[in-house]
Amino acid sequence: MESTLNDEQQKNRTPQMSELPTTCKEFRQACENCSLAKLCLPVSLAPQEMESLNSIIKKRLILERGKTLFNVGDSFSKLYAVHSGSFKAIMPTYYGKEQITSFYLPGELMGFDAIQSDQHQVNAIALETSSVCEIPFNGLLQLAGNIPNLQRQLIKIMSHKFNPDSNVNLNSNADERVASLLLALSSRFAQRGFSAVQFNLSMSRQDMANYLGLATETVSRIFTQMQEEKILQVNRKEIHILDFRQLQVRACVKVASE
Amino acid sequence: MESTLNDEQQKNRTPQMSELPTTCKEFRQACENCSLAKLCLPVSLAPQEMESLNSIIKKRLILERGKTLFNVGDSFSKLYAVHSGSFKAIMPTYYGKEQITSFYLPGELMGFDAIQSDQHQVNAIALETSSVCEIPFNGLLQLAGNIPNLQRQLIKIMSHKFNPDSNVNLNSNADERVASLLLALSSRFAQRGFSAVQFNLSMSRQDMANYLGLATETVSRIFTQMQEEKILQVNRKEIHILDFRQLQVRACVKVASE
DNA sequence: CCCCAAACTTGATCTAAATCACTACCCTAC
DNA sequence: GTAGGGTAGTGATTTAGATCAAGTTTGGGG
Repeated sequence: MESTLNDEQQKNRTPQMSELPTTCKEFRQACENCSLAKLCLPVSLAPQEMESLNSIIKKRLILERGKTLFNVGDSFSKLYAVHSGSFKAIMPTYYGKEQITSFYLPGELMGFDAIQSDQHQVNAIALETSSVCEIPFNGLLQLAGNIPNLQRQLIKIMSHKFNPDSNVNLNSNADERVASLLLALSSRFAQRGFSAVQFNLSMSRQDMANYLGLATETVSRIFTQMQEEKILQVNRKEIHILDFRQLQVRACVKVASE
Repeated sequence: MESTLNDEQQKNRTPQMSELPTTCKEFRQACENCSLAKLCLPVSLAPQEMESLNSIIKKRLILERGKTLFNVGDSFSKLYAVHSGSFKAIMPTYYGKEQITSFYLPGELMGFDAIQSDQHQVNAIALETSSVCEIPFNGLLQLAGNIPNLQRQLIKIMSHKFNPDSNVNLNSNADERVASLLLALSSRFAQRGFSAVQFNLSMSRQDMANYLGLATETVSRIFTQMQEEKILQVNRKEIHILDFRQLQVRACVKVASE
């Protein structure tokens, strides 16, 4: 109901967007037209339900590489759905012992960390030029109370984090960790309609290493090692998985041979 | 030496467990009479809402030490609230490289891992004689749709897992990890009305080590080292935190001095 | 087009923690 | 009680991966 009005509001009120060549169309895109709808919150919503959801999702923000979407301590009121690009969530500590806790791809929701205390617990930083949809949390909850499918989907999305293999296994060694991360990314790219065996990493080696609890040099070495073993072909950010099965073996099972 | 608190602890813990031949009373205990209500799902529910929640929570199960509540692959239909005792969630892998992903104390909910796929992703094993309340998931969702406070509480509970410091920091070393675990347990005991500086661990050194991604010997050594430094007093499962501040320093900041 | 800084790779060395090996200390059951 | 298995503590040794120290590639800006 408030589609047009909203667009105008956006245009007038959000300064950071004006610097980018954003079209009205870009801001207008509704959930029902979004190719990510089947991954994101709108899963299995009826058209008019989709419309309700769409009505509370007002803004589309665009961030350049390195820009922060929110910081530790920022007060919480919205979740953010990645529309394009990617993000990292990073928990800073004294001494630079910061820890990257997640990477986010299109269709994934950020901000759950803040529900507990109403303050964000991590910094969310764009890994490349990216856009996000703002989802007011209170509105979402209210809507979820009326739309069982939406409630279920929200809870399902949150339950991802409870799946052991969406977290790094602390009892795995370096190559298992790298292999697991590559497989996890592969499957997430595949879900989004991209190739499962060939993709570009948006994060640096350092980001990967930090996420996995390794040194960047170690990640680098494992990449070259896996290249020598014809499991991967790596060219900077470009990953080509040559032997998927073997990568799976590396990721979890680590066959007896040796 | 440890006067009232320990007695309370005893009182709260042991009696319920010894009632192995479950009485009607035991099964009947309603949420409104449960001392854990303020931690568990019933937070901030009105009496009649509490009543509705109570009406779907049917069974109380009792498990002895080492018994499993559910296993990987078990089909999902219920969440479980720990009523007394404690549990570990463990993801088994080939080669015994299993990973303990969580410990659960009274008032905490288990089973979220299974929402995604309708199958449990971990084994839940009692660390001591323990009891749980079964909460049918579909019933809970339905109720949550009608009771905003319940919905909010469910989502708040799930959001715990997104808090970076409810997970082990991968870029921390052995003593930081042990210190963090002790502080986390301390705070959870305190929430439950027990002492924050003196408590009994229900898990073995091996469980702790596995959870933290360390060797049991390392955990053992760190305990003795922290004893020598007068930070802790450890007697098998019995922990006494002597220098809380110093333990916090160990856990996250690791001050320059030394 | 070249320069420079950042990102990445590679090799040499070091070290925190794993592993191995053994002793000590509970509990629980005869 | 005491026998015996499981759990914990401690020392000696090894090792995976960190750290240190160069190179090398790359891409963006002047």
